[in-house]
Amino acid sequence: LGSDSAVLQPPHSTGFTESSLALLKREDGLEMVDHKPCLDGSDRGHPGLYLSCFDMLFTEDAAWLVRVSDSSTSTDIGPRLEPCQEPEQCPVIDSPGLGASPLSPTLEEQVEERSLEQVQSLVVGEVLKDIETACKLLNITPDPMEWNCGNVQKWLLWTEHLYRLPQVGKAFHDLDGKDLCSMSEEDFRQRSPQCSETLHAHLDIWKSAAWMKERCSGGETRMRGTSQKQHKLWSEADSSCSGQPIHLWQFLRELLLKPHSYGRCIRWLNKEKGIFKIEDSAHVARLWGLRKNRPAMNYDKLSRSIRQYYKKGIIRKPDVSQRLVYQFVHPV
DNA sequence: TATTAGGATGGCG
DNA sequence: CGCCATCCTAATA
Repeated sequence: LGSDSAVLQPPHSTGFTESSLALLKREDGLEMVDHKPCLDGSDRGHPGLYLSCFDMLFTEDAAWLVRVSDSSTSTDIGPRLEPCQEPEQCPVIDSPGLGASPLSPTLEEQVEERSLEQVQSLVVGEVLKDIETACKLLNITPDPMEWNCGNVQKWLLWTEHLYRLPQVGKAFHDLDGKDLCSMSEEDFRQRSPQCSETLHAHLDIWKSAAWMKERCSGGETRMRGTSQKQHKLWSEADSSCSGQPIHLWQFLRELLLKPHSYGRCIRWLNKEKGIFKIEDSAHVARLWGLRKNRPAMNYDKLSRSIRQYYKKGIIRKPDVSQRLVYQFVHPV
């Protein structure tokens, strides 16, 4: 990935606050750190790393991110000859039975997985800080669901200022936080054609932040006394929060939350209804085995565990049953 | 041939 | 005991 400038200059907005951008601009340094643990001597670039970092912040609705990634890595969007640049996304080595080769990428995957999480937690920490700053400044809570109409207006004003958007507050004057959160991007578009994308994406960041914060503080009180460390909060909120072993359904949610990294092997068919499709069963199983330290994991066994969820009411088959398609009973 | 459904069993925290 | 991981049979696409 030679032309990183495209990543730093989204088409129509800066996309992030100064501090977030500053972090982005340090990407050379991060690259070095990132490759340090890579012992196999392969020095190839790492397309998608920085974009992947934001998968947990942006949903697939954040079109500009996707667009940037497509244009900057235009060589590998062809579905046919996708070069094996990111082993975790390479489906070629998925011979389930007697493959002799899949051993080498496994270690690499773990290393990349880990360094990716490190970068993620860094970025996420910055974003969290920005949100906290904004909350203090505006005297609002971080959770958009708790906002009243006045809070919504303040947030809009702040966001307009941040992204240098035209003032569109009037179009949202009758909405409180709950209303705002329930709006799709299309709803946003109806009220503000020019700013819908940015507003919706930015609100998504806040929603994600509130969601993760709630999950962490609600689940475990151990960390409460030392509430000073945010990166801990975020980097572990989605996976190993509260030290409990991760559940399969949580793991699947994690993958679905990072479409840029895992969209090729698992993706939402209908996010609102919680319907998702496993596009590459062997790949997902391999990732699950990686996480649980079960090298012999395969889709046969993974799917058996998913089926255990039927009785528990966590995951079910959608009304129109399709192969490799499941549905969360309780969508977020 | 891959996927699906679900029974049986055993390991582990 | 809950949550898989593993193995297995039978049915289905």
